[in-house]
Amino acid sequence: MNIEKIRVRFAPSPTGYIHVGNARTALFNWLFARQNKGVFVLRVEDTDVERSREEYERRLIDDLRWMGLDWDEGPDAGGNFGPYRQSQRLDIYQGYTQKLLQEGKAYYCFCSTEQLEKERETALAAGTMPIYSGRCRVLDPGEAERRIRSGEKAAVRLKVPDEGLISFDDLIRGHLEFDLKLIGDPVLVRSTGFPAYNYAVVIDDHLMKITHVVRGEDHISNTPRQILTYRALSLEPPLFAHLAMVMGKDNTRLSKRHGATAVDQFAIEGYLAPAFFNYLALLGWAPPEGREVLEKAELLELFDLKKVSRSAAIFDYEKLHWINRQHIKKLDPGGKARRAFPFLADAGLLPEAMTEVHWRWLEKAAESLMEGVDKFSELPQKFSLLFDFTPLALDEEAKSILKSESAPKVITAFAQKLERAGGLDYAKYAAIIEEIKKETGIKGKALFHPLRVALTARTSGLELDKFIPLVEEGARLSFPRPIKSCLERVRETKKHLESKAADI
RNA sequence: GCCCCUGUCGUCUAGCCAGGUCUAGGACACCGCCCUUUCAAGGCAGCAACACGGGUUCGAAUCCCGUCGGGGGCGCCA
Repeated sequence: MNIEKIRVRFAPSPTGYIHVGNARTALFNWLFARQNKGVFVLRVEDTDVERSREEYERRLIDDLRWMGLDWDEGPDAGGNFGPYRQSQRLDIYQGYTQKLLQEGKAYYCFCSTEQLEKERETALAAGTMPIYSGRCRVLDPGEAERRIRSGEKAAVRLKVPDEGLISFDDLIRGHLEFDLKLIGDPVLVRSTGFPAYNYAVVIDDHLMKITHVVRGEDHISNTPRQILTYRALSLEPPLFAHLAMVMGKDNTRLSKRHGATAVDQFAIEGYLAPAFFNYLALLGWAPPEGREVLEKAELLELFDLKKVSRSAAIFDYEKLHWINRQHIKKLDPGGKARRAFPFLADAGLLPEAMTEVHWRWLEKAAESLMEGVDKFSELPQKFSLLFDFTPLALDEEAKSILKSESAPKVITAFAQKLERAGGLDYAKYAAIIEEIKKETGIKGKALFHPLRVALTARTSGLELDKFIPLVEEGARLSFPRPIKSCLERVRETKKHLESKAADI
């Protein structure tokens, strides 16, 4: 095959939301096209009128874009080989069908669905592969033509040789062979006049000058049928590469039960698109150097379609989370704040109208609080450290810290000094800590644990020297849910300690 | 049932094609230690796999055969 310019396509059917398996197929196609300076085509396979919906096509395009993919030709992008929706190409298929019929390479099939279904069941019961009997193949073409003209409905089937072997060389799997005895005459055109999948792909891939078909392994057994169709039309088939499936944790087909599987869910839950992209590339492929956290450009350089694994991969959220954390870490403070904002605003923690000061505060807060976050949907929970302060709802560990011997001394001393100091900043805080150490002789955990509980009402969270400025600055800003200053917090804790000393 | 694909740590994988350098490498997760006023992050170490059985060979994760497991297909779905 003489390939001048590599052209690949992603050809989803708009019958539902795009899931990770398809997304990975799209990604590999894109990577392969872009690294070879080729063309990436998006083709919508909407020949299943019952299930195809326009809404799904829009969502599909949105999801693909979110992932960071783009295409040179497609229903929205145009191109010289359109239209890119199969439902708009019906007349094109018809031309080819006529040709096949005239040349005697295809024939009308008048069998009813019930009839076929019965035959299939019989075959299955007999323990053989259900193959179309070829009953209508022997019909006189003139007679068939008359029946059609008189208004009878019929499908069109391809004549498949009864004997022989058909083979092709898969880019990933190598040489594959199939026995023609086990391939029945496939339906090319349904009695509704709509082309069947196996037929439309062949014509479209040819007309769109596709050089490499990269798709899921569920299409392996379709490939011989398609090659047969290419032959009947005297066309040269493209090269094929069949990708292994993506499975769920329990090694069954990925479904909702495994967590998010539709691509838009990953956006909603707050995964970074480049991280999602990165992780998907790692499903069935490994970078040669072993460094796995990679940007798009690096992936483009390193990816190798021929090195893609032949066995199915299990989608692992743990690893996705790790990849996502690594990508979050690479973001600058502004970037972190921008990404965090929608999640925090939706949770009612941030005002819709953010001032410049708000943004600067958010940048600082995000820098500290986004560490170790798997996905942004965890952010409201993380930020509640700043926004929620309820000394009434302490857990057991916090209570026991307050009950310790040093706690009342530390908190009382801290409260007194804080009252006198007014506000608090890092320098004042450090000075106060020093004074308390000197006056009480308490230091280390005995000093910091009670302070942490007094200020945050929790036993874990940020380092206090990061926490204090955030809270103090935050207290001066207006938020839908105001942030309490350190002074307010200590006062409340103290009051709580005194009033309910017995039962904390 | 029949056909096809596939089988290395729990998971993603390197190695397999061109058999020895593999006491099987890396990453996630897990466990431990260090760092640290907590958590996290970071650093260091550890646990952990050639599905099984036969061959071929001086030698097999690598080649051959079989078994078993997993997946896909067998549609007028795509």
